[in-house]
Amino acid sequence: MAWPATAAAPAVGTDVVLFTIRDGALEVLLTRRGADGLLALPGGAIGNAEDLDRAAERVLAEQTGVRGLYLEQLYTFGAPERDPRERAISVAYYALAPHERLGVAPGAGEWLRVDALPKLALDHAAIITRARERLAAKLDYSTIAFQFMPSAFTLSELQAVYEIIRGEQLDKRNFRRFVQALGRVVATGATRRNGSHRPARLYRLKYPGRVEIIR
Amino acid sequence: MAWPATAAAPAVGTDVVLFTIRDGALEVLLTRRGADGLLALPGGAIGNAEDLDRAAERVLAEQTGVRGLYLEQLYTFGAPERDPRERAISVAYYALAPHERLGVAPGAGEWLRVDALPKLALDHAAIITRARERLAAKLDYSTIAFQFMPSAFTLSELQAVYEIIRGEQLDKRNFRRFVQALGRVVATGATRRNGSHRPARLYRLKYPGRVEIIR
DNA sequence: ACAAAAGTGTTAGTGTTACACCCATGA
DNA sequence: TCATGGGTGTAACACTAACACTTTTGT
Repeated sequence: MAWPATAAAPAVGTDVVLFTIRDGALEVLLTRRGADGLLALPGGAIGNAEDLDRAAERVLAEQTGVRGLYLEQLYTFGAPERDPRERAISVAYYALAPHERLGVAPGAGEWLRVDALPKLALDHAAIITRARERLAAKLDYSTIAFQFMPSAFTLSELQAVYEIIRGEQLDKRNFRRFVQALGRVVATGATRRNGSHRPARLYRLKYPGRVEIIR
Repeated sequence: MAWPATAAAPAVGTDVVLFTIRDGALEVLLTRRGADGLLALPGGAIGNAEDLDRAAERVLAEQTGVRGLYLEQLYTFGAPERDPRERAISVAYYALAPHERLGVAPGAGEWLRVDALPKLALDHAAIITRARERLAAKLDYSTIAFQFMPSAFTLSELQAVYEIIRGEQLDKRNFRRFVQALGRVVATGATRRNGSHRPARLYRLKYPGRVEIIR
């Protein structure tokens, strides 16, 4: 629009909430930086001729080495006092990754359970809260949860993902009927022996990387 | 965060998609400005110490004189080439207003039907499309449509709002059952004579201004 | 009396929920 | 043989969708 230029333009950056599921809990990637020593979301400035989505993907790649994850714009945070040092506007994104895709220690990153976070930098706790809400809402009307799954997985593992995000137990038979009705997973034919009990059938996504709106 | 400062910070502004319903159609407010003479969304720069929500509300008030409308952040548009003149990032909002609240001609503003728009400035057509999608989606799981209603309205008028946004006819009896079940409208007791037929009962919102998530 | 929109119930079908036992394996 | 998680069907219930006629008014 060519808005009338302001004296001092605010700094514009992006912060990314990267979720994964590990050991039966939803975890988020945080980095330690800044003088205050608080944990913060991976983030960075938006390049001069850089698309917002691309900036978020780059920030993510720089801190995790992972590309091609499901990545979605979440919300733009711009309260004047959110960063005491300067006027900073953050276009926040959130991303989902199967735990297996996160290579060895991404260096500065630490995974923490979202339900036991310490004090975080700035308004990053609020950003994570909003991302969780969005994620939980999307479970109901999209296939977003499949983005947490590795290349082969059992239906019990998939069910666990739903249970962890929704925070409630689900009925096994009803859940399996639901998944079959979606028609987005196919049996690989292989099974996995996991302990002293019957082995589980393995499945894979019919359309990996695709998130569809359902119902 | 304190992202490393970039040489030239992008201009940050807000554009607002203001919807109303009039004459059986969804309309959007556009303003004529800029050298190219194209219609554009009401928009403006974000003040130096101004909250994003407040900036959107101010922009809206400046161009329509209306305050206190339902206003929600939509999406942030920042493709590097979206404005050929400069790097401009727009934090877009959308707002809903009953037609009655839009006083006399807001000056520079023009109301146009969303399904017959001319060529618009920049990516404003895409912004409007996204706002329509969000609005349509929210019909299903919130009481957002009530924000289009004047202080007293008939159930047929409310039904028309749903039909216009969804683009399909609804069954009168099922719709009324749906509204009664929500329990968010109350009969005023008054009726309105509108033509050579039976007068309609008038209703008002139980919680005006409140948008709730349903189901 | 007629035209026009307001107002009102019932039924079939579909989807959702609740629920319990056998299976295959390792120790 | 026992412990463990994997795998399977059915019945009640709730919700959704389809459908037609009477009422009240103005002309």
